[in-house]
Amino acid sequence: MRGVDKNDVPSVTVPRLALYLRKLRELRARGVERVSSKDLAEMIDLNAAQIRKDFSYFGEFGTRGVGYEVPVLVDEITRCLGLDHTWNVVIVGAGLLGTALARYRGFTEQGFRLVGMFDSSASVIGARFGTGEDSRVRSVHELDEFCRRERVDIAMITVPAGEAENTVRRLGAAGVKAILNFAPLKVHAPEGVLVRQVDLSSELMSLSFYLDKEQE
Amino acid sequence: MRGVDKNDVPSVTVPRLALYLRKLRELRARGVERVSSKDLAEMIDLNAAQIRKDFSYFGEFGTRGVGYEVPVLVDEITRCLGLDHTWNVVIVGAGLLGTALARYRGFTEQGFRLVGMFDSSASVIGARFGTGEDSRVRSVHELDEFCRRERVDIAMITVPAGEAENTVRRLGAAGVKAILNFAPLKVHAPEGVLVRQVDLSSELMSLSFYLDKEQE
DNA sequence: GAATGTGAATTTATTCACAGCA
DNA sequence: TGCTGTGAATAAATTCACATTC
Repeated sequence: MRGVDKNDVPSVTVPRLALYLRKLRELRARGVERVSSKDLAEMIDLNAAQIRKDFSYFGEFGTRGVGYEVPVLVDEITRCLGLDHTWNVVIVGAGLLGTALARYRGFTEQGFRLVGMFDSSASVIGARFGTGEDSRVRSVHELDEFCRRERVDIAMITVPAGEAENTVRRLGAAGVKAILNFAPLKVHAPEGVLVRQVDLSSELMSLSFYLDKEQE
Repeated sequence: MRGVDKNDVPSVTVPRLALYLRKLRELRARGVERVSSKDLAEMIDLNAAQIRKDFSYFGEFGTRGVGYEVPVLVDEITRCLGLDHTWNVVIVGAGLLGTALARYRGFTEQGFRLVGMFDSSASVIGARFGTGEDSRVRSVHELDEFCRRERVDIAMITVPAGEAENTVRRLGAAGVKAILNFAPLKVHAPEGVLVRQVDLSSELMSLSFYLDKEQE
């Protein structure tokens, strides 16, 4: 990003940019040409100043008195998020969840290219996960070498909890720079590797807390 | 909760309680009897005062100079999160993701009981999703009546984006009080219904942002 | 002595409110 | 006039630091 120090961007702004982007793409698809921060704020149930401030960390994308051009904003946010180039992604763990992720659309659409899928179980190794001839589940034994050779950027891991820590370590050693962990435990992030936790049971527990609250 | 006003609990504390609970259960399973906030903080990479403050919204669970009894803490947090009773859960959308969620363990373990699964496609209606004889995918036509009759508390929806909004409305009208939405769009929450978004592509986009940052 | 529980200090995030520009 | 962009004000969350208790 031209002259933007990303360390100055609040961490809560980043997921919101993703939210804006999705809504803006929807608007663009519907042929909407312009939008004001107020309009957008109403659509996604947020404060308008919040939206303007979030944009302001990256530049001035709008026109005073007018608003924002939807296609311009889509492009700008796409760039802000680093989605203007392709990221190589692998999935480790070809169980039900891994397979569901592999089929997830809105995936290649956003510049994420699923280049490999790995499992330790002989019963799934060799199974197809995509359309190409090389879209077959590989043995985890190949994981390290593959990640290095194919310059894998991001890994999503859906392995059992007991294997998660070890998998993360191997991925880190193989040069993978970011990991999305679906295993239900917080793994230790190797030096220089960004690890994010996606945690279903944690989400359910939060719901439970607020449900409980209502019943008081 | 005896005398605790849950509105005084910061919203960020809730997901952390879930995090503590998981680690504490792990410690209990390993036979660890006591833990200090400092120990726990190191294990999950957090500030120790943060942990103590989080607990303090609910009561005094520890002993000064000593620390916390692991089993006591597990029970207390379980109660704080409303996990000391059972919640009835349905899944709407029996695709790959829905099926993966249905098989997810650590589900019944935490007091969530999957009582029904729904889909609109004739090709999956009637398919088994669990062990019981009534664990079969039902038609979405039965959704409203089922949720009312079975007093469903929570729904997880994994339907296509285009059907999400309508599904949420129906669930709300049928008395479902909390929804975990896996469809890739922010749905409008009906009055009195708690909706939480689980968004894979948003997580990936965040990773992309920080990856991009490193390359500067 | 050791570790909790908590006010006070600090940092971070949100919202207000308005100057500046089309 | 209308809406952006942004300092200033407010609110929320985190961390410090220490009095308190075992």
